[in-house]
Amino acid sequence: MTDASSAVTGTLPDTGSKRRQIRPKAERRQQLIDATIRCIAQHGLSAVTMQMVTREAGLSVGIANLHFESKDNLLKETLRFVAEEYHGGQIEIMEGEDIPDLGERLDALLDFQLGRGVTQRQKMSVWFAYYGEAGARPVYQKIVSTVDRLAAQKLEALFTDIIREGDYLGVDARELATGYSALIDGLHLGLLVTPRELSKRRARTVARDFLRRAFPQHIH
Amino acid sequence: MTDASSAVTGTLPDTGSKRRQIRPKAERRQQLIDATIRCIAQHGLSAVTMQMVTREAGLSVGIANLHFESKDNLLKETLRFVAEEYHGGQIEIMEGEDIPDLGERLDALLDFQLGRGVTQRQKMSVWFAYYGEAGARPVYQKIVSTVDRLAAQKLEALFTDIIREGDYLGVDARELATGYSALIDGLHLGLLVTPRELSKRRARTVARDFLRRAFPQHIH
DNA sequence: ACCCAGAATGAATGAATGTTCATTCTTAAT
DNA sequence: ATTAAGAATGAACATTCATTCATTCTGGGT
Repeated sequence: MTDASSAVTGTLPDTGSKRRQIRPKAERRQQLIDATIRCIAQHGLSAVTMQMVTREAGLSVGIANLHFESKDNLLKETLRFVAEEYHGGQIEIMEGEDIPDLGERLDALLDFQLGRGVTQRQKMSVWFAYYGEAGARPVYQKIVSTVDRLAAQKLEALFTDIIREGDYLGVDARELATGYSALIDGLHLGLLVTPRELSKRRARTVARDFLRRAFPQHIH
Repeated sequence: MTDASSAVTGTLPDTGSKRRQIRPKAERRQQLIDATIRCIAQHGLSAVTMQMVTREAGLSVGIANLHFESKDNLLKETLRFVAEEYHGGQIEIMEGEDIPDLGERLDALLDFQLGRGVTQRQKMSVWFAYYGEAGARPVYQKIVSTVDRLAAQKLEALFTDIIREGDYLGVDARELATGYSALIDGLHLGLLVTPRELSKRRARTVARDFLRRAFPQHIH
């Protein structure tokens, strides 16, 4: 409800107004990416059209090819945005010096990965829509691989610290990180495809128990 | 190289022959489904066309709408086939009285889920292509949910038996089954999207270690 | 040898979609 | 007030694709 400007100027609110508005390039790009995310989540990647996206954004069809060269490019940039946002959030937590206790930091990470509201579900849809096409599209593979690798390294570093702090024996940080990442991905899939069978609450419990079995001193 | 018939009859071999062949409905359906799987794996679900599928099957375009009512239906039936094949294989192993030792039965399950050759990769592509669209298509959700639920029940039953046999304490079969299923799904994703980072060998090790931490007496 | 039910074909059709670009409009600078 | 740079528009175009159906062909039954 950010109708402050309209209240001041006395003009109609932006939403629904037919008036043509000129805005900087970066803002329009983000507007179109956001609209693309909503469209993919609601209709599926294969059903998304340019008309659909631009209407959702409240803009004309020509604008998409003005700011992005093509539909392919818009989809690519949308994936890049979602990937960087998701992995960026994780990395920030894992590096976070603001949470000195390693166990609490793990908890925060889990909260980020399996918490949040409806928005998170939209992002999840987008995420897996691209995964589905990744097998046939090297471009998508590369985008995901790049951000994925960095997050995996940070997770491994965090696990290494925890293993050292807890003197855990016979635990390989790298392997455990691979397992934990895969578990989270799999739980996301479950939440997306079979929400009836798997509640968000249970997904969290499952992930916590995985960590508890590995790091009993750090997770209670 | 089954050129026996052509050698006898003296006609051209079936492959590449322009001669029109009449075959029973069930055979043509399977032929089209197989072609659809190959097309999805190679080009991605969103790029698949009817022309592509029928050419891959070596048939004309009209035939697809003769045996399946529409493209939508062909895709739906293809998903059903892949889902039933994958889950059917798992269930057969889990019920398998031919492997009396429960630990060995777990090993066989893991072998089925993460083993196999190139074919398995094709199926994986198809599997996740549909997952990607499932968020927006209730039909796909229902098909997957149905077979998924049955497999989940069998896995839970197997885990329950193992827990009883090993007197494992503080382990919940249902929760562990959810975790194991999610882990396998996540590893499949990793194999598909970042094959450079995750080898099949390592995926296996990760899954085995998950089971070993839960059932140390059964997995060595 | 003949016949016909129905399997198979593929050119034709119409609907949908990505992309272009001539034109209109906005804004900030002068 | 005037102007120019470039942001925004949407009708028009070319292409692609799913679906149809009139026609051809096949093989088992008689």
